[in-house]
Amino acid sequence: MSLPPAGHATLPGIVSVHAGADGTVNVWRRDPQTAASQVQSTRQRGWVYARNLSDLSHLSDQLTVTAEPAPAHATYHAQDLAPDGRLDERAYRYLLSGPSPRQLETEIQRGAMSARGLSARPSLGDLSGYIRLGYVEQYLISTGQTYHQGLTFDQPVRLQFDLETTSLSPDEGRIFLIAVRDNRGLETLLEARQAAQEGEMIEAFLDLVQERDPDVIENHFIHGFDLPFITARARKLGIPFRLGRAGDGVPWTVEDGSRTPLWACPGREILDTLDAVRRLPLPSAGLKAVARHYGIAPDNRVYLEGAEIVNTYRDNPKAVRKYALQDVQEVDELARIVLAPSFALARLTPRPYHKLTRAGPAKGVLEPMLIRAYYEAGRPFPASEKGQHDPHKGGHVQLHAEGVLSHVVKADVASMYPSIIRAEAIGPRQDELGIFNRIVSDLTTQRLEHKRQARIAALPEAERREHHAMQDAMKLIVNAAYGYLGAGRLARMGDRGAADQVTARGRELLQRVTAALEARGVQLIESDTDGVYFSTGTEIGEPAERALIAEVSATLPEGITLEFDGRAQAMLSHQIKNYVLLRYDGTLDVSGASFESSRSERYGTTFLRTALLALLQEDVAGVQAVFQDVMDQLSTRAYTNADVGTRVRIGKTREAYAQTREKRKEAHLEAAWQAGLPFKVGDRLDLYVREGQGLTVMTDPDGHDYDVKHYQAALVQSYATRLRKALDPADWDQLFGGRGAGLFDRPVQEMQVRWRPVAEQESVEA
DNA sequence: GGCGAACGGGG
DNA sequence: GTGTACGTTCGCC
Repeated sequence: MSLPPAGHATLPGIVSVHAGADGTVNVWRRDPQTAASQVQSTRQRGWVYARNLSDLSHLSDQLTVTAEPAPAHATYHAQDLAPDGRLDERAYRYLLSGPSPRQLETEIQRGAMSARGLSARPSLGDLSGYIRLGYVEQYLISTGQTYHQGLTFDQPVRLQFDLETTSLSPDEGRIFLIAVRDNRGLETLLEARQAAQEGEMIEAFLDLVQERDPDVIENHFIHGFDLPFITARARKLGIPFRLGRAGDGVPWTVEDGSRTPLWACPGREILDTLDAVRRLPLPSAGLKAVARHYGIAPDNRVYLEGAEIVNTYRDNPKAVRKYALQDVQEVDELARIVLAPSFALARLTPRPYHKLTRAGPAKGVLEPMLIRAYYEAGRPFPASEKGQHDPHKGGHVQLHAEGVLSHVVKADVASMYPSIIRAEAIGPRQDELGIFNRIVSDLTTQRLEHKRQARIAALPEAERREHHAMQDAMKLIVNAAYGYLGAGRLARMGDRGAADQVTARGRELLQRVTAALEARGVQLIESDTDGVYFSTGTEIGEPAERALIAEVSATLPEGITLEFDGRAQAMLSHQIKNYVLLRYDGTLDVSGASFESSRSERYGTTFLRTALLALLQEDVAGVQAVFQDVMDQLSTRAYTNADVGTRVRIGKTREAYAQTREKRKEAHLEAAWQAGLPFKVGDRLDLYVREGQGLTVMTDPDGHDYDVKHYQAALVQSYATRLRKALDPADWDQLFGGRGAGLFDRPVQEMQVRWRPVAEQESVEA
């Protein structure tokens, strides 16, 4: 299979590249067969794309300008990529190079200062007229390399380490334990029971890293906690922090615009599982929660509250040792899951692995591939589109029905936007090489092949994982393509007109799908961009549902398919993108902010789940029974304080609150204040509304002295309102309005769940 | 109460 | 719908 958009990739096994401003380049490789490590040292000239040469006139005859690439002994060189062509003057016509990246940049900056009359030296990133990439990116593009060719995820040596400290701040606390493991069998603990041993422990850790010589160092929040903490302690103790493989080996931070700086280490890739986890839609990004979510937490997992760890270590060091080892074990397992897409992505785009967990898929992954293609073709990089288009229209979203509907099916257009881009051969108009469309097309084809391979049961698990990661990586790029087109001036090859073409075609397709479904007698519930929920009214069985969808799919244009995407016995349609599905296996799937209330009182969420289950089983009496039951449990105080309470975080010290308390009381801090607690920032605090006392610190979680009226009202206001659309308004009032039984009440047995169609004009989102 | 800033995460 | 995201809580008036 051809792979035109990729680099020519001659070197297998690249695991890390360190490229200095002085032109030195070190490339570390892990042999895919023998697992042996080797390093190659070489030099590179720095290069940038430039619109014109006006900042370089001061170089006079030091600068050579030809239509050829820089000769071997050139100093400063400009390759004219369009020697005879007429060209938009905003296109990047020249490839400038110099003896080293820094020398080239310095000359451009110097020239720009005098040519543009600037008083301060501008950074190249801020200077218009240039495309300047990182040094490693320059190396990968100019040599056609990418990381990880021929390597599977576990072939590089991957080391995990985790610190246990007496505080969150290296100014206030110290490290007393370091857990270390790697994927070659190491698992060990370094400890410093006394403060005086901390320095020796850090040195032992550095020695261990040099001995194990990992290619990759991993932990959860390593950029925000472990590396800043341990480097700060090493600095205080006067220990040179030689973690890396080249130069002085000391890691440094790279400002990449995010709040947590990125740590880089010469010769070793620093990977933070938190960065990868943060892009997933998980309720908490914490290690423990994520490990449980993926089912990788061991059965005997030790859980310790952060603030308790030091004390536990004093009284029961074994527990802390086990805890720390389980942390690094979980990071290893988690990394295999969440870092695999970035690992695979590094084979496709000319960027270092460690930057890819944070790279945006469009600007950070796709655009370097576009730049590489123009570099390799020796063509000027096109000018970005000028002028502002009207803000362009997105997908079509419509609510067709609200309430409870039965026998629900979801269908969606497979990879809609990429399919449209392919089927209609859409791409940015300035892309003379047509590389954008080729990337989408080739990656889509290759992705299907990897998907197929990933499903072959006869293949070894590790190999199937690699195929799966590869198809995931390709999907990421392909899905970014549409967004990139519409991304405005930050996308160097964006084209709003092309993006409009994609969404207009998408809206048209969705309308065709919904019309075709309606014509076949189903009730539409909600349609959104590329998918639709509908109800068949009666049970027709999954094969018939699939057949119906296939029938509609056959009416769509070549290259566009409608797919079955799940079914449910019932659905509560509440608002656009807010619904609850009752699956045929009895599980509830809840979507949308309406149902994920910020309040997290145990009694309320239990109520909502049970009530929704009854509601979707069309059992209104059951809903009432659950409601009555919870109301009764509240009034008889059958719940404990812990059942009704919430946990909050303290954001101020006691001293800071003392300053502002007179002026402005803050409910939860006031509760802590009144309780006389020694509160610290980051402390968790359990609060509840106590009878006659308002919001109070929970001292007795097993107690029962909560404010019954408050929690009864909260049950209606925060939870029962979510059931409104499913019931007649009078019925809802009767069930939850708190009027008690009345003369004109309707027997609950007569009440039924309901749904109603929603007219188009009241449902279409702007 | 309204609104912009800051947070998450880590011990 | 780009650039790390993006919904929730905090902190100030």
